[in-house]
Amino acid sequence: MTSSDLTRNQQVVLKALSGSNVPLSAYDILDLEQVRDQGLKAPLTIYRALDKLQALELVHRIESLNAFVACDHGPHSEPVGFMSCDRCRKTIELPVGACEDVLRSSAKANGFKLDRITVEVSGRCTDCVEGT
Amino acid sequence: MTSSDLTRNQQVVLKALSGSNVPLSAYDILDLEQVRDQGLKAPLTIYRALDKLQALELVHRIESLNAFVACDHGPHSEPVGFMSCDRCRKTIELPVGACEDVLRSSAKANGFKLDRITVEVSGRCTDCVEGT
DNA sequence: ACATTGCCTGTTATATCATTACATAACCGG
DNA sequence: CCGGTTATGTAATGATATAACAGGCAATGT
Ligand SMILES: [Zn+2]
Ligand SMILES: [Zn+2]
Ligand SMILES: [Zn+2]
Ligand SMILES: [Zn+2]
Repeated sequence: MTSSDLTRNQQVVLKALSGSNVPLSAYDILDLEQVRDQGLKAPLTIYRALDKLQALELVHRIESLNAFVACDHGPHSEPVGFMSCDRCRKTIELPVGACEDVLRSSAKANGFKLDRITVEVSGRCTDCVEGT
Repeated sequence: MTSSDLTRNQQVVLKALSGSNVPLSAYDILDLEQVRDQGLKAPLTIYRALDKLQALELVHRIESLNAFVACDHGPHSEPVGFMSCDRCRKTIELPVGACEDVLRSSAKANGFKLDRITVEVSGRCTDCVEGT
């Protein structure tokens, strides 16, 4: 399945996220003119599109923000984390393969079999590093 | 400030979390008999106690679960992450100082100044590693 | 004593995030 | 055509979290 196989709703949602420089919640997406104009008007419509896009790794969910971003790095060979500026919300992907190794052995030492990892970092981007 | 300085509400909430072997949401806490019996009956009462307990590092929030756990390791010298079993919900703390180092330099390479890190891992505990 | 301050509390309402339930349509391989 | 799967529409509800405002209560300074 490639991105050209996306349904109309999925395309609309993906485009909304791609066009944003910050993570958007499902309701943020729903409120966009470009989305409303396409006839999407119920939360479930957005969430269903997001579910599919996440499964395709075209979109990531950021747990600590309850928000979503378009993937800007194509298929991932290693797990991905996120770094968000807590002033301007700018968010970038961080490869976290190195973390995964550490975590996997740490989990193993505690008798856990690791499945999924969530790594989310907040701080300040270059533009925002000074000031409020 | 020590834990003996906690207010009544804070003590009730902390005790509820300490007595659970799985993370609890604010509403889970609110629904507990032992909590209701103490007169706590509004979500805000629970959230306020949780805020304070988190500030004291007596309680941690797990972003990916929207839930809270009592800290079982006292004051932390390094950042802490969590490993949760996605079948039985058992959750343990994982020290993530090693991850922090990796993330800090990765963030720095991208012009970010790192502040707070969230590391949450899911998988299966020993008891649950086989089966559904 | 009195006012000031800070912190905790109670109550109500509201905001924000996400899913359930059920019906309908579209698509595809027998 | 039939039966299975996937996508969609619509409405209602559930789950998580905060806003706004009033009042209590102890510590502090004068
Ligand atoms: Zn990505
Ligand atoms: Zn910024
Ligand atoms: Zn802890
Ligand atoms: Zn388990």
